[in-house]
Amino acid sequence: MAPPGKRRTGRHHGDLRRALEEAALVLVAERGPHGFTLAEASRRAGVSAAAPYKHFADRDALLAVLAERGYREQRERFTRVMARTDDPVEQMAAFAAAYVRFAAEDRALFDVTFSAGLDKAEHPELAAAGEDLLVALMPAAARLAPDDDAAYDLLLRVAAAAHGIAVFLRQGLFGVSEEALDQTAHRAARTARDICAPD
Amino acid sequence: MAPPGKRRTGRHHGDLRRALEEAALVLVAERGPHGFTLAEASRRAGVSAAAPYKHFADRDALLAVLAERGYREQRERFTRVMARTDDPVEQMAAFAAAYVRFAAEDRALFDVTFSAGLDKAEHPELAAAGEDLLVALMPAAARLAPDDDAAYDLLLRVAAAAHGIAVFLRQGLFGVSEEALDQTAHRAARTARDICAPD
DNA sequence: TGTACATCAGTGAACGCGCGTTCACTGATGTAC
DNA sequence: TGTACATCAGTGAACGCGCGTTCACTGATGTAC
Repeated sequence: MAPPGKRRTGRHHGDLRRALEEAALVLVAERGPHGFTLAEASRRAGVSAAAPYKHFADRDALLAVLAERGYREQRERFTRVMARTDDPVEQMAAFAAAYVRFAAEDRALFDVTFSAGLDKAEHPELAAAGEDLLVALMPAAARLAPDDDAAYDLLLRVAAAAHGIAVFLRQGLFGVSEEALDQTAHRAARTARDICAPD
Repeated sequence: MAPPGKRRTGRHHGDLRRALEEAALVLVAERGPHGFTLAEASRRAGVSAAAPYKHFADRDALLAVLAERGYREQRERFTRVMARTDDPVEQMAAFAAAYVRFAAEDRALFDVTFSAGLDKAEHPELAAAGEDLLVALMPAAARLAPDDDAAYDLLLRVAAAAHGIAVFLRQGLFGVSEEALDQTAHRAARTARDICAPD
């Protein structure tokens, strides 16, 4: 077997699997998850349309791999920024801001986690990655609520607020632009504080 | 010409235009805006695949008509519930709750306004309907803010929070279910109050 | 009331397209001797 | 170090599919006389 990601000798590609994932990511960024096709991804990877089937079961399998990466990347980003403070309110604010930044800076991964329309029952690894993300966020919310239900409610409302702003940003609605990304991220943080600490 | 929506004599349909719109709406509710096809809508309206072109320029034109209906329906609903109180904070809360209810009760119209991916530059009536909706919402926000910029920021944040919860509801995320619609609508209202009146 | 006529809503066949997926294949690769 | 061989990543042709859209058409309709 060729050393992963290095050789590209003659007939064999070298690391087609990764190349397809990257091409798919660019494609999703350009056209959204629904605009992604295996055929076009193959073309961009410089490979025949049948080649992907040596690495993925079908179209959805490739999409599912990207979505899983999306969840794992989110967890990493969010836990990182939340670790920078001990104040649980500020942790939630940091999460909300990072959420908006992620949507702007990693559009494809963001879109694929939310609009790919994958059946989670058919992609257990995907469901697991989503669950892991949720678990990573709960402690901060738990410190702000008397019980688990209230914590869940709090987290849901903060995540929803951040998600809404992220979607508006991505769709250019309300004149929310990526140029004013700092301002938009701050807006999300402000809403998070309003929700967590209504004085 | 046949009286609109009545006769269905022999060859002529009677009110195919409306019938196609309704079929399209059901289709969007079932499969989302991306899953909508003119061919399937024609089939459901009991008509050949070429028939729609007597009433709509192309596929997107039909989608745009639905999206416009979506914006107008939203404006009507939101202004109605907001008129029930004079307290601007409660008006914003009512808007947020109604937003969530709309997403649950009128799924197709909700989806089509946000995920159809229509170019607004190519559908001016659509852009106008969206603008009308925004204009209807501004006064309440204006009463809660010192200037126009702050009002816009407030409205944006409340709308985003409601949108996020609506999306979670529609996608079944965070265990947000349509069964607990009242509770979910209340959540949106609560967030709106947190944003508008952080005491 | 009856008849001739223009209109135009819906037909059905056809087009080109890009898609997902399969299949038998081939030839570069790494390995065993 | 050299040679024979099994493996398997990528090929290219082919399939069936459903789509959007066009076109010349037809026959029910409303209207003018």
